[in-house]
Amino acid sequence: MFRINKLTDYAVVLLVDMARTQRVRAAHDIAAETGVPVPTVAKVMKALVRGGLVRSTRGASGGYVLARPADRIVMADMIEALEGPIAMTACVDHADDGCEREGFCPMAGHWNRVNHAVRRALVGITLADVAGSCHPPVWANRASQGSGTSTGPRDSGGAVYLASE
Amino acid sequence: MFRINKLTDYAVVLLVDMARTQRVRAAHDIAAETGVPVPTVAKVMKALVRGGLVRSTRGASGGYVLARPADRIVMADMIEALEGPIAMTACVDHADDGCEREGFCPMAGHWNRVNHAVRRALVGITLADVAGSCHPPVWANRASQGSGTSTGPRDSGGAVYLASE
DNA sequence: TAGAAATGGGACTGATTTGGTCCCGATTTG
DNA sequence: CAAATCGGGACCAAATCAGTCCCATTTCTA
Repeated sequence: MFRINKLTDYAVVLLVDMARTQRVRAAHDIAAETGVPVPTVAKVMKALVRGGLVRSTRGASGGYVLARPADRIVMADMIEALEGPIAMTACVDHADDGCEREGFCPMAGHWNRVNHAVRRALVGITLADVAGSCHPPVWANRASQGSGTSTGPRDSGGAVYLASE
Repeated sequence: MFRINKLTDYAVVLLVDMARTQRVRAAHDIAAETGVPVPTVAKVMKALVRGGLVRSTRGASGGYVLARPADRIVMADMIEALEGPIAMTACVDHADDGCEREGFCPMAGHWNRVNHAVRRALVGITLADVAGSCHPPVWANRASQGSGTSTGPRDSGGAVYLASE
């Protein structure tokens, strides 16, 4: 564990793509360019819109654009959009109203410390960082051939671009 | 996601307990004191031994002890013992020999940056920190009531101390 | 030496989560 | 009005996780 979801992985890839071509593009277009299956792109985009990272336009000639400049979108945003708040244990999810075992839970307060440290790290890297330092989209052609579900051994269950298989 | 496993959660609870009473204790003993089911304690302990955090003694009057002082066991150790290397995407697992897509992977290098930052945060908190700043084992009595030996109130969902769905 | 008490290493199963696809209503363009 | 597009779920298969159990091995003790 301690891995991000495959969908989150896709999200990053998609966002990088959008950061390059700054204009409204339909889901199927982005899908074609990145090699991610269309339905999956749609699913990821929904989450990104809900998370406020991407703006959508409906209707014919609609599509998606980044909601703000790439240097103002950070890793934490992307992960939170897809996976909810960054919280390493369940009890932190509703930390505000206080876990009922608070009084005697030996970990009280410590997970939060960890969470915040992790989050801080994740806020330090922007989409611009990721998209910028990078080769032209060579990977587009390569991707279109195999978007399959590589079901390998435990640690190879990765996404299209990042994992091996 | 971005959560640690329940088993890792247990591991921390168990380690805290061991940090308090620094002596060899059998799994069933630790189980009784923490309220974690015996088989689960056994499973977690196996991982902790493999990870080098805990030393085991076999045979009659055997059991487990911390392998080193509590202030030299850090969060990262605990998590890695239970969940393998801290790597947010699959490709980082074998990052050393280089992902074959390295040349064109848009994320090349960036996940590692994230991983290292996260790991750094996790190295900053020791077991002593967690075990020290904490109430006496009040939770022991609470635990002993509901947890016979192997069949406790398991349906309550979540780890005994930390979670709660 | 024999027996009891522990750990070690898996196998196994049910429950949960994740990944991926699809459908249909709402919205906009032309 | 028709075509194109997003929005929100429903749905299912596959993978993973949690929890239990079994048996071999090791060691202490009587």
